[in-house]
Amino acid sequence: MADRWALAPAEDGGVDVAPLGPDGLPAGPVRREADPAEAVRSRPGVTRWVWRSTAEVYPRLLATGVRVERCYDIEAAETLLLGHEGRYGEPRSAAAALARLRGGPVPPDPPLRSAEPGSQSSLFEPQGVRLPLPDLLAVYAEQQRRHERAEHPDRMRLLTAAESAGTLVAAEMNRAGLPWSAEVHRAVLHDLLGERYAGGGEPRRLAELADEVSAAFGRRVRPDLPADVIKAFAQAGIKISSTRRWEIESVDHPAVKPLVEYKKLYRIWVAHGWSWLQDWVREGRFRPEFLAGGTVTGRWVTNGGGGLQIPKVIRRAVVADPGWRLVVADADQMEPRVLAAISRDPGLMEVAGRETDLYQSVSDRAFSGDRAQAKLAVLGAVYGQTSGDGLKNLAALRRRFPKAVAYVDEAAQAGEEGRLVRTWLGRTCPPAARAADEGAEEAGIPLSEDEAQQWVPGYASTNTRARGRFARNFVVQGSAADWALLMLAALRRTCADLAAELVFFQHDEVIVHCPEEETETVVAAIREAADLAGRLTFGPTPVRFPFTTAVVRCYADAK
DNA sequence: AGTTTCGGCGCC
DNA sequence: AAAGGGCGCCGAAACT
Repeated sequence: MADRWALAPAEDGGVDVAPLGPDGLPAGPVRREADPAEAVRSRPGVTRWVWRSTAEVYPRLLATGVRVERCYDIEAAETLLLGHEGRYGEPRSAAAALARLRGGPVPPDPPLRSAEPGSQSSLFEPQGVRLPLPDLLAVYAEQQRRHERAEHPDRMRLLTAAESAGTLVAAEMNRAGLPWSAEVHRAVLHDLLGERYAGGGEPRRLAELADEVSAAFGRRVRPDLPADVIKAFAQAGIKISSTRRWEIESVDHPAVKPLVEYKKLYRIWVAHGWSWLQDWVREGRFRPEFLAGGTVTGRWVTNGGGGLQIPKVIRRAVVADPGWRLVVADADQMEPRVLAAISRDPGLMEVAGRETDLYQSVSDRAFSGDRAQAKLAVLGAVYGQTSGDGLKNLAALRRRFPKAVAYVDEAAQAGEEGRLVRTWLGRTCPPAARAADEGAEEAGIPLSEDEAQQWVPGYASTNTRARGRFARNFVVQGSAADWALLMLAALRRTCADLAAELVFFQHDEVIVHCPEEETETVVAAIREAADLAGRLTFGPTPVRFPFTTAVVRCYADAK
């Protein structure tokens, strides 16, 4: 049996399947099978399923208990390939890819549907246009050729495999859900916000704080309305340009303390309060609907429920099932370690070759032991800081780690000039030209960048620089995402042999829910997955990617 | 009345 | 002390 098969849902509810040869071309006839799950289950020797979209096929397989080892997601591949080829913005569906191949009119991508609170509908009503298996295979074969033409074909193939693995992990996480105690959540809310009043208005604590704010100003003020707050401060003789916390905190006025407290609690109430609980938690699970590759840098997003922005205080509600534990693993200083791996800066590689605190090591070498300064400098270099202490310290960083800083500087320069910028594996930053056009259009500025620079003061310095910062960050954040995908893929393989399930992933942090007796195995698996991902992603490198792991009953106890 | 943008802040 | 990269989400404000 060939180890690679293609699969496409048919209009009658069945599926077409076909074996593929080593060259990726069909190695046998297309067969129609009535039961999709059985079609997969009866072929345990298949190690990679080629299909249009994991989101189209996999949730239904998972619903019947069928998992697959690997897949190749044609539409994920199309997105990566188009980006790599500098063709951002062209439709990414398999149907569009086929049209480009055959020379027909290229259909636009269907609009993305957002998740309905409380329903799992979008998980089971896949988006996109179905394609017959032979057409799918034609697109697949062409994609194989396009991988060969990539800047680094081996890395590009790895990237597509990693992204495909990510789609599997995301689908499995969506099915598993994050264990969530509504009871604990309600207790936390009551503790922070006080009782709810009938009618759905502010809870007690918020009402009290609003009263305190009003009392401090001597008139009724709505603390949730920035315009009202700015006006109130102005009447008190204090000029502020926004109600951002850092700006408010710089002001000396009795309203500041209750106002800041109000804003903090208000945020919890509106974003993760009782109605959120009602909308998003069902049968002890929160299902944020993870979407792999949802951002241009390769980071994931969640669709609904703010799954990647769970406030620290609310993590108290994430509680393992009885007899089970949460293994919470957080990559240590991931971004500077990735910068070391991609820049090959000797000093930074040496520092990142240790598992000890990287910022401490950097500060010992370049900042006389001031860890906070070192961290600011490193993050400033990665984010493109333009002022403040981080900028001042950038010079010290540059002296000690010249290749590392040069690497992100070069990315920024390339971004400003509109050249393509890629992650280590080949994910490609959207070209600056389009961003510039859009920016110009938004600003009502016609015509070329040159003219804009010539005629509109400030235009060049804001937009060009912003693109530079974007590209600078892209190479680090995106390469980190490359690595994280391969780490997830490796960890998923170990979990497949256990009862353990991956239940959460947030850029550099992963949570595995598993029986108590599996925790040691899982902790070891995370370490091994991180090492393997480092070697696979970056090739031979001294850089290590340690994790801090915690075995807990409750997420909030992990830090 | 419905849709889009803005301000602010949560996470990394 | 000052305000940088990626996101999503909410209500209010600003529109059609």
